[in-house]
Amino acid sequence: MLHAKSRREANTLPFRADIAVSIAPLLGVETNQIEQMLEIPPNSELGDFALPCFTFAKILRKSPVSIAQELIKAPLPACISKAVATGGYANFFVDRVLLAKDVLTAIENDGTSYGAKDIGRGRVVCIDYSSINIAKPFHIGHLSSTAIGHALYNLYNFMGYRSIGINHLGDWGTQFGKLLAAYELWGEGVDIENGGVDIMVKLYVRFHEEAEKNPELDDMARRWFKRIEDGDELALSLFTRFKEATIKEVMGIYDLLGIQFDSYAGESFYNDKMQPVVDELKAKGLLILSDGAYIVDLSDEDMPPCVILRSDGATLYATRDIAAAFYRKNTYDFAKCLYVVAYQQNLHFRQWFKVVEKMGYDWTKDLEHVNFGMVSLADGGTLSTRRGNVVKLQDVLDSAVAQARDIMEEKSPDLDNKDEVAKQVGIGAVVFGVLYNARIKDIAFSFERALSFDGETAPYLQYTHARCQSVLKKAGNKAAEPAYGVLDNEFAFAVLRALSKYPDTLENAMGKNEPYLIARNLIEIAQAYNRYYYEVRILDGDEANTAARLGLTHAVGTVIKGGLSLLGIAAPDRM
RNA sequence: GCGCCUGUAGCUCAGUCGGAUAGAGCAACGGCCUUCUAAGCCGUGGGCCCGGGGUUCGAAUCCCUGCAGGCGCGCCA
Repeated sequence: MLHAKSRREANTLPFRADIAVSIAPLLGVETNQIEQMLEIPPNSELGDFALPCFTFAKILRKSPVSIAQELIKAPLPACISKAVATGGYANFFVDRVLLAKDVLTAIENDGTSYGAKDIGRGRVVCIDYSSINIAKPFHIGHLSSTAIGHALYNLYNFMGYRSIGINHLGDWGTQFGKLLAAYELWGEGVDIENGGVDIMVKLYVRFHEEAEKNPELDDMARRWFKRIEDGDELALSLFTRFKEATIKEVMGIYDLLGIQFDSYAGESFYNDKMQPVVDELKAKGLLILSDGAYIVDLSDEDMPPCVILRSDGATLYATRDIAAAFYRKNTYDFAKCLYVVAYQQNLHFRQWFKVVEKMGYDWTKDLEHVNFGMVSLADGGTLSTRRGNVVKLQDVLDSAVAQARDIMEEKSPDLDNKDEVAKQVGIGAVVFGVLYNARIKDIAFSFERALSFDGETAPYLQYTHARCQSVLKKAGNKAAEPAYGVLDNEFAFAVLRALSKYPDTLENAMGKNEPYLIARNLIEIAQAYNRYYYEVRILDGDEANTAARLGLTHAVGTVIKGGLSLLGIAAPDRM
C-alpha cells in the first residue's frame, strides 16, 4: 500500500490513491483527479488529507458543506481510520499504526537505500560542475556549483542513472598569455610547484597593474598566448606546470569534500574539436558573416546573435561549449546533460542551446542549465580575483573545522577521533549552508553565518543522527517484535509523516534539480524526532514497545545519514 | 532602453496544483539537564506577504501595472 503507484507530488503521505478510489465514484470524477486535489491540512488536528469540495458545488448543485458531509460517509479504505467534514472540506485521518508499520518496515528493509528508485534505468547523465579556472583561487563563489553539482551527482546515481561528473576546467584563454609574460618578467625565484595559486595570482595582479602604465605588456601577453596556441614547447610546458600546480592544490579541497570527477576535460581539450562544428554550421547555412565575425542569427528567438568566430578567426566560449556538447553526446550518449553554472550565464546557455537545436539535433531538450544565485560578500563588495577581494574556500573550511574542534573540546572532550569528527561537522556546516535554500537565491557570504552550528544546519542533523546512534548503542540487540501501537501519538506521528515523504522528496528534488528539498525534509525529520526524544523516553517499559520506539529511532538515524550522504555530508556516530 | 530573476517577521529563508488561523531558523526575552548526547527541547514577543488594480467561492501563490534590488544584452569566460 505504501508503494502505491502514481504519487508524483512530494510532501504526501502514502494512502492517497486509496482515498481517491473510495470517494471518486461519489463525485463522478477520475480517481487521479481526486488524488491530485487531495491536500494536506494546515495542521494535523484537522486531518492528514483533505479534499476541498468548493469546485464541485456548481456541478453537483449542492453546497460544499453538504458535499463534504456526504463524502465522509463513503466506505473508507482500511488505511483510513476516520473521516470528518469541516466546513467545505472532507478530512481524512490515516491509520497511524499502519503508517508506522509500513514506513518503519520499509526503512528497516532498505536501509540507506530507502527512497531509491530505478528511474534512470542505467542511462547516463552528464553533470558539468565546479569547473574551476586554472591559476585562480578556489573561492566561496565556486562552492555553489561544486556542492550542488556533487549533490545532483549522488542523487542521479541514487535514482538509477549513471552520473558522469565533468570538471570543465577553465584552462584556455588570453589570461594565460599574461601569466606567462608575467612569469618571464618577474618569475625568477618563483616556485610554481610549491607556491600554489597564490603566486600565480600575485603575478597576474602585478601584470595588470604594470600593464596600465605600460601597454606593451599586453602585446607581450598576446605573443605568449600565441605560442601556447601554436604548441611552442617552452610555452606549453610552462603552462602545464601552472595547470598541474593548480589542480594539485584544488585536489586538497575536493578530497576534503569527498568529491571525485570522472573527467577533467576542460576548454583546452576542445581546441581541435571546434572546426567540425564550424564546418557543420556553415554547411547547414546557419553561419552568417556580420561585422567581420561569424554568427548564428537568433533574432527569430528574440535573442542577440551567438558569435561563433571572432573577426580575427578565434573561437569563443559558445563555440567551445557546443563542441563539448557534441563530444559528450558522442562519448557518453547522455540522457541528460546538466550545466551547474551561475545564472549570470542564462543568456549564454539559451543562445547556444538554440544553436544546437537549429542544427537539427533533438537532444537539445536534454541539455539543461542548472543555474544558481550569485555570491557576494555580506559586508559589501563583490568577489574579484583581480582586485584581490576573495574569500578562499580553504580558509572558510579551516575556520569551520577549527570551530567544530573547539566546541567538541568543550562538549565531548573524551571523544577519541576528534579531528575526524571536527572535519565532518565543520565542512558539513559550510556545504549545507549552500544547499539549504533554493538555487536561485543570491548568497551574501558571511563567516558568522557559514560557521553557525545551531538550528537548521548540518551539525543539527549530525547531532540528531549521533543521538539516535547513541540510543541504539545503549539499547543493544533486542529481538522483540515491535508493538507499533505505542507510536500512536502526535510526536511519533510527526516523525513518521516526515519520514514517509522522503521518497517523494528525492524524486521531486531530482526532477527540479533542487537539493534543498532534501535538506528541508531532513531538517523536518530531525526537528520532529528531537521533540519526540524530549517528550518520550525510548528505553523504557516492555520490550515490544521499546522495539517500536527503537525502530523509529533507527529509521530517523538511517534516513538522516542517507540524506546527508546524498548531499555530500558525512554523519559521525558520535560528536 | 530591452530581457530574465528576486522581493514574505529585525536578519536568513520555506510556503506543493490557488484552499482552512502565512511557517521555520537566527537574534531578543523567559523556562527545561540526579534519567537515552542541552550542538537539544518548550514558551513569549515580532507580518501592509513591496505598492496598486484585476480574475476567483477563495490569492503570498494566477493576470496586468508600478516600485526597489540583482544579472544580462555579438566578437571575455
